[in-house]
Amino acid sequence: MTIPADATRFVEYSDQFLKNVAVDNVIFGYHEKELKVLLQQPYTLDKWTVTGGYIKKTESIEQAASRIAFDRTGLKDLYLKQFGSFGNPQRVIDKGFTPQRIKEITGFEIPSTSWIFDYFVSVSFYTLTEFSKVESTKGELEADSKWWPVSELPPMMFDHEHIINEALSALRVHIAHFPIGYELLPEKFTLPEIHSLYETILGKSLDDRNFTKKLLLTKIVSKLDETRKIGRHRSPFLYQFDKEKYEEGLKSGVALVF
Amino acid sequence: MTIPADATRFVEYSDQFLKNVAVDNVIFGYHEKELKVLLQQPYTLDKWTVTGGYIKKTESIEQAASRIAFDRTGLKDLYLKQFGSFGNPQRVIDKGFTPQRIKEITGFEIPSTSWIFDYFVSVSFYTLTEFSKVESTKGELEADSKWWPVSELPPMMFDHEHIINEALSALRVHIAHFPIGYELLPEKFTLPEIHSLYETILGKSLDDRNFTKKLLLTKIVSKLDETRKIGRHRSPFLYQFDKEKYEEGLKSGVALVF
DNA sequence: ATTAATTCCGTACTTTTTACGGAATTAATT
DNA sequence: AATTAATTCCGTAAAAAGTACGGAATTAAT
Repeated sequence: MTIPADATRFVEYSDQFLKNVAVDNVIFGYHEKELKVLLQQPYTLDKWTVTGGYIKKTESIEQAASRIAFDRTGLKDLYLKQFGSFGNPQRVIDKGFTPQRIKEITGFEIPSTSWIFDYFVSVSFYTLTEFSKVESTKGELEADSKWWPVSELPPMMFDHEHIINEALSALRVHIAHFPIGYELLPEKFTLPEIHSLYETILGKSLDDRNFTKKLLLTKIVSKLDETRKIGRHRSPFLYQFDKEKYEEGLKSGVALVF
Repeated sequence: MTIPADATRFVEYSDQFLKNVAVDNVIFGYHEKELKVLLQQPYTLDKWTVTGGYIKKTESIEQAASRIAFDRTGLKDLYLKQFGSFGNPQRVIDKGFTPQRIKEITGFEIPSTSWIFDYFVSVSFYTLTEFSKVESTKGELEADSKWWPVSELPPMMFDHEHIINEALSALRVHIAHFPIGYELLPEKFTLPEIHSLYETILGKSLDDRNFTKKLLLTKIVSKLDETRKIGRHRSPFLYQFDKEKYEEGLKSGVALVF
């Protein structure tokens, strides 16, 4: 987040936060072959923002990212990956906050030399979750908070569209080297399901036979004896993640290049 | 940089800088099969730091990184790559700055609630240069500024050793996808020279025949008719970078995996 | 029994990666 | 002029990884 959506309240409590630096989380949600991103709309602006917040003086940037993600999703233990930081003087323009505007809205008088009118460096993280798990909750000073398809974003504040694109690039690089899916698929899932997951995230189609071959080679999933009856066609076998191999893959990496 | 080496002067001029966020540059230098890193030692501390500085309100973080690198190396147009940001409350401990200490040294009285005593988020970049090109200049309040072998670092402030290790990891990933060497080798160079460059940066030996094969496949270097007589053995042919292919590689990437 | 939708086994081919053998060149020395 | 030591670098063979498809098997509705 670049500009405090809740600037006036922020000024009251500002002592607990670092100045001129904040965290932005690009929260991706996957559900039934769709990739979405959770965005908020502040009252003060007709544009949308990624999920941001300030950093407490007593917490690390990773802890801040985690807390901020929890506040909007209700989820703990999200895997948050830092992918870049963004900062330039243009970020401060068109923010919807000027001393006059704040006085109009809240009655507070903030001197125009206050650091809240200087630009904020955004330290940015992304995460990926099953979006039906999320209880999206908006902040007090936000008009709305909702999921948007990554391919059809609304008008975004500042460079937030750029930040989302960078997050998606980083995610796509990431899944070539580390396993994903544990938080996104049911405990038992079919090959077509995990196949669609990879296709959706990568934004391209993958040969089903070669996909299966490479996936099974990593040993991170194992085949069960059960099948799932889902229509007038062959019933797909169920698979599940091999927790041990999966954890090892998260640590040491697993090549899974498509 | 996490803690202002020149805190008192900083307080005077602080209005031009962002608060609680700063840039650190890990400046790698290559010369004759050695990889070094440029470090500074503040007077106030017996530990060493990577090359850091503050961000002006009027400049982007990339511009800040560039300016800070220029101030210590005299080099413009360095390729500075952002590889991560670091921030946690531990960064503020053992920094060598307390209100008492500053008063002792400078006579200034700074309230202990000032933001300069809160932690700084470090937005970190690395760069790589031929180190004989660098005119290392120390800042006014630094005791010393010099090159250290990456494998034999002195005691470092905070997490700066960690930052250097992360920079080196990022550099090693980077050179698998983008060409390097243009700023590090003479205009005309031999295969063994560029071979050593890659071995040094990657910290492992590479089969010379396979190295050559892959390198030539990318077409970023081209063979000249000249050789260089350098001893009682076969004279190696000279090569030079194909500027066009090299530039294209910088933009679009060139796989060069060892 | 037929049909449509889907799953998934298997194979052939191409490209990339890895591992080495050994010949060629240079200049000092014998 | 032959020998020697140091180094450069050409080339090949085998293994591994990646790519492209054909077509058979299964399910349930008709």
